[in-house]
Amino acid sequence: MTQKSIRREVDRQLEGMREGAVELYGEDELRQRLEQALGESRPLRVKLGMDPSAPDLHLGHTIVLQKLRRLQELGHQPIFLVGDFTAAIGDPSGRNKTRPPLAPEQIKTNAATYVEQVGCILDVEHAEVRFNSEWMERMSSAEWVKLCSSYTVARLLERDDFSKRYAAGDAISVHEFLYPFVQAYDSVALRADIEIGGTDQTFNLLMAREIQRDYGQPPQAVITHPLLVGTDGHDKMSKSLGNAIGITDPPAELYGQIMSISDTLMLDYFDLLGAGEWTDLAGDRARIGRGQGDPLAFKHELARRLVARFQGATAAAEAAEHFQHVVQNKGVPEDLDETAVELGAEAELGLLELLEKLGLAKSRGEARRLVTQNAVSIGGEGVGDPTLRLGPGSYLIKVGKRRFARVRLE
RNA sequence: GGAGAGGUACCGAAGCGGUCAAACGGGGCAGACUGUAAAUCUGCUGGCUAUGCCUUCGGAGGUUCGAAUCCUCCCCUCUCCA
Repeated sequence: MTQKSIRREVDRQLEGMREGAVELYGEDELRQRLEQALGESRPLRVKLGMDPSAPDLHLGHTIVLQKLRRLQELGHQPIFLVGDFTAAIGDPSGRNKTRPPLAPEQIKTNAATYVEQVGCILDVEHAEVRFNSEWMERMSSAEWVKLCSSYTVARLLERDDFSKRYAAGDAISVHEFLYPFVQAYDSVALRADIEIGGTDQTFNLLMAREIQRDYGQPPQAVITHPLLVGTDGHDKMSKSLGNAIGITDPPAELYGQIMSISDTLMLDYFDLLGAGEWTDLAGDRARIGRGQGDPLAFKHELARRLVARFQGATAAAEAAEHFQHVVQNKGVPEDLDETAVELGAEAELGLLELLEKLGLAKSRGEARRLVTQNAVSIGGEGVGDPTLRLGPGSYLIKVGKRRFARVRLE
């Protein structure tokens, strides 16, 4: 490559790296490093770390994963780092309280599903998948002390979440201070050239630059991305806040969840999850942003494409059909399996007990509440009597708008 | 080490000897309205073999006919001082 074509390629790459990003830190150094790497036909090492703090990935995770894939497509070496060690500390980022520690087995099983699920976005065959316990578990106390000596308490307290908690008089455990050190050291261990993450990670990501310098490495460039807001419409998507949409949820569920977000949120989701890729929808998006167009149709399209992205076109088509049939036309799902329930000597079963047995209610108290509030129907007939008892036979039970069960009592 | 303030249901927060399964707000669920939107309004929101019973107000004991409320010890958090 000539000097000139390298320059052009560097510009093209930087543009790709900035796509969808909020901020790119260390751009000048990155430019130099890119030039050099391209000259030597050597890929840059791009780190993305995630703590296996929940069993499933959600839509929010996919923003940075897509970005990692994008960088992979630009010819760089993606490194997916599973923070199995950091998960045991608990990332204090954006938190207003200490995270409860995770059991080691839980971390292990979560890590396994993460790697598997990442595979539906990233080409994991050609990615480097690492676990930070690999180096953290071997770190000696002396090394720990050395690592911690390279940053000051005052600077840690500059962090918004820490300073807020400190000012509010809330507890901050010392181990929470350790978290950014480990994340930073990961970059040293992996010799990262670039690290990507959400804006909530800004502090951790930038701290890595300083730690890398301390360890005699050139500091990584940092690319931050917007956070996806959860289904509640205001907090960032997170499993522990209960506002997450999991990418491995059953397709109908995934589709339904996307359909029930607000219109405002829908635009947000489109911008963050699809804008770069689904340019054919840009016109529709703009119209809806101006209060024109058909938001429902657009949402259907968004839901369909997202389900297709994670679970394939067939699943997406089925989910769309299911939604139309069951939800929009208030139909009954066709693929409903019949559960057989044995009647005892009594030859009948209380409705409340049945609802609980079928998992349609968490307790009988909840079942009672649902029945008295007219949320339950049997074979299309509303029932309001919590003392109802059912004899042998087949029943189609519906609870709320979307929960169904077909039972045979025998 | 010293002084003080606290720990209440999913979360925040009242209650400070009986009428407390515990006000109020948020969240959640359901109903109405809709585009299964959003917003709004209404109801419910510990469990059960259910006009009663069981478990719950940091933990363990104790006082009392009776405790979330009083006493003792313990654990945890915060603030100020050293």
